[in-house]
Amino acid sequence: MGSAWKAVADDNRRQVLLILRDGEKTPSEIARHFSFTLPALSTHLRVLKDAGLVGERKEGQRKFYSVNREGMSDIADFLDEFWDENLRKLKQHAEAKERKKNRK
Amino acid sequence: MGSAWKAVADDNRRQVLLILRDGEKTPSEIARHFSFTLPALSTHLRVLKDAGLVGERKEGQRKFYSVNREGMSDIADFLDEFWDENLRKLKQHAEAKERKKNRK
DNA sequence: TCGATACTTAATTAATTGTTTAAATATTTA
DNA sequence: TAAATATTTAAACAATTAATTAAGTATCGA
Repeated sequence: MGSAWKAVADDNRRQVLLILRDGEKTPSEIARHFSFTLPALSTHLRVLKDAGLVGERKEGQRKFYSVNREGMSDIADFLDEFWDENLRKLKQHAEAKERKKNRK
Repeated sequence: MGSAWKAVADDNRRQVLLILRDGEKTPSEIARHFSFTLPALSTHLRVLKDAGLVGERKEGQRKFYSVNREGMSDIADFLDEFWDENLRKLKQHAEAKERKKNRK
């Protein structure tokens, strides 16, 4: 599993995610939005999938890719650390509680 | 100006931001948390600054770095694109359910 | 002024990344 | 079965990146 951070660091990959936002699409459909080749897109999709940011579904010879929003949770969590001190404390408290529970 | 996305793609640089979260610190203070050298940290700080993610303040021979939360707005905005969409889909789902109920 | 301290810049190197073209795999259709 | 379509994998290459050691700049204190 690759990191979501590295996956979204690339401009083209973020663009892919935005394109998929409205619904699943095949590689060739996605590739129309870009100037690079299909194999290049294929590797981008692989990176996004390894990062858990997209899912795939095969239907015959075509493959449909879709956004996996849960894959963005690491990024969202990081931002939350800076969003609000109170939120951060609440979260720490919840996590401490969780650890306590798991220790039982 | 470098991109905030590339700046935060690096594990060490994200760690630097977390270290600075509680208040400004000098390079040597920050460097204590890492195993790499001070020059390496210096270049990380430069990348973070070029991305607008940290600010610096010079005081004598020391330099104080601090988090610049506004620098994270690009990243937050991107995530919002998917958050809103999620809300929309939830709403659509609820509406579909409602229609189903009314059909009975 | 001299030496220590704090930090940055430069030169070098190894590793990673994004791209291309060509070949491979899988599925559909004639 | 053969040709066409959709996608991925492989090989090669240029560009970028993160690290190290060594040298440079600026400030402080004896």
